[in-house]
Amino acid sequence: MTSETTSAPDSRPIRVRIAPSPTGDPHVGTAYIGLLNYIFAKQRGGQFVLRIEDTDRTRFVASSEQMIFDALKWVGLTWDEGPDVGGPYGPYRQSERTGIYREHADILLANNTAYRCFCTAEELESARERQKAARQPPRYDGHCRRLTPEQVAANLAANKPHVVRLSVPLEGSTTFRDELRGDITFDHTNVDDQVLLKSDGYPTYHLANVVDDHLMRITDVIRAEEWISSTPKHVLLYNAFGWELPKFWHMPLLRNVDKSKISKRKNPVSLVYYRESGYLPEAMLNFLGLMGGGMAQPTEEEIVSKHLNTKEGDIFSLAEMLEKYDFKRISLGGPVFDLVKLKWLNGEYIRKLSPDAFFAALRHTILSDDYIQAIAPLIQARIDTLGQFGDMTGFFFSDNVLPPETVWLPKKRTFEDTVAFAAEQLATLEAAAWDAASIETTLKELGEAKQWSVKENFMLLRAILTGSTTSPPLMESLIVFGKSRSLDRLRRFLETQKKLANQRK
RNA sequence: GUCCCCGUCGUCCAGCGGUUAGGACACCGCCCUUUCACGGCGGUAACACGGGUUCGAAUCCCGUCGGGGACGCCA
Repeated sequence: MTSETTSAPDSRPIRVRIAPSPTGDPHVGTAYIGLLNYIFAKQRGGQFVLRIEDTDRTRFVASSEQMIFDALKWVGLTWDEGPDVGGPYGPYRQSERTGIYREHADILLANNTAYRCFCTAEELESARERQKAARQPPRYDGHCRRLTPEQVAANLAANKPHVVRLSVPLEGSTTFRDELRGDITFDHTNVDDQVLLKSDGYPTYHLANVVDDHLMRITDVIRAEEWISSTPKHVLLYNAFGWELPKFWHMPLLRNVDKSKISKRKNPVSLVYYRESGYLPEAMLNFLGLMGGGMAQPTEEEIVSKHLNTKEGDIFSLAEMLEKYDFKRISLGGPVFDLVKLKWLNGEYIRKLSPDAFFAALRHTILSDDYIQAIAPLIQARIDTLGQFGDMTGFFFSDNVLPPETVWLPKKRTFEDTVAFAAEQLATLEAAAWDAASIETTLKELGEAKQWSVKENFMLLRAILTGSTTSPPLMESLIVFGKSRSLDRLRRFLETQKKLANQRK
């Protein structure tokens, strides 16, 4: 049995969506995929939908949704339908659609394309271990698929917690068309019986995304490449419901410098970081547009007729992207998110600003009243003339703060131990809520566990953050400076020390 | 490990069977300049490898190698 794709007829009005998950800071990848979806819709007179995929209640972060809205608006992307603006196919928050998913799971249960599974997390875990040990691909063994109706009824009567799994055909394969790559085939022996409905009653991405994309009349699914391997499950689901397939466009993944999938351990990924560090949204959007190569470079004739500088081919606005971006041009190699080039591009945008606009940009970010007002109380008692303001607050306004070893290395500690401890501080702070009490508590716990005195512990962090052993209060400084920039400073410190250590070898 | 995707300068892109393989960032040099930056000019630097197909391959096909992703009651 082989499933064939049938593409949506081109007569349907184009509708695309971006579906971020509110699990933390808004991600550059979200802006990247959002931009692409936005361009795709606008070029075709279509609609761009924002859907919040908040079905993982364990990773849910309450403040995240608003940050996602703000970040997308900051880069200049607006959506036609979404949780905040509504629309004809709402609600647009998946947590508000759980009834819909349950109904649809029932449809699959009824037509035998899904089954209930009563296996516990522990059982699954040990099965996975066994498979790994036997060098088998980790897959669900299909135990509950073979349950008799009587056994299922008994389990249900006993109120046993369970999930609903997709019943993937044992034989055959599924082929789907990727609009950028052509046909892709997966043998069903390589497609797992994916959980569709979790035991807490929430759907997994796979069910929710298929149901919502259909109900919301999405015609083109433009998402990251990491989804290719689960697309056969989605195709199977569309078929199980008897629904028409959308078109799939899998975009190459943004990469760290080492080519791995972009991640916060290796690269700043929070849009909040870029905003607070003084990147201009136009530059960010331009840079994301450069990734993947969908923009044609100007021809020689254009360069001559429009008197373009050769570098102008890399500089373009959202309006120009709308006009010229061509999805068929996208190159499939994963582009490295190169901060060096982003910085250059941002510089180009800064230089183009009128003096008034440049001043305004400063006053909206690094020199905003809010920022200075937050800093002022930290140093009021510590200066004697207003002219000394900058002496103690420079680190709040600097990008590169790299203290020498004489400043950050405690007398009784070795280089290696100290760098290792700073890495622990980073991990601890990453997980911390950003308020003084939380930061202080978690840091002290770390210090106790690792036998670092409070003084050594806090002084190290102070040195890394401020570049000095004399500074305004640490907790308050961290909070005013902001989580994303503080963590970035710590990461850059570690990176620099690692490089220096390697050079010495 | 299994499956899938990908493969042009260090990085981002151009190239679609015939080019001295082009541009941008970065780097280096020169010019401008009281400094730095900006700007201008120039330079170093790539078709992963091996087989085909072809009069001719960076371009088409196959294999190898390399990189990446997925393999969760995460998205």
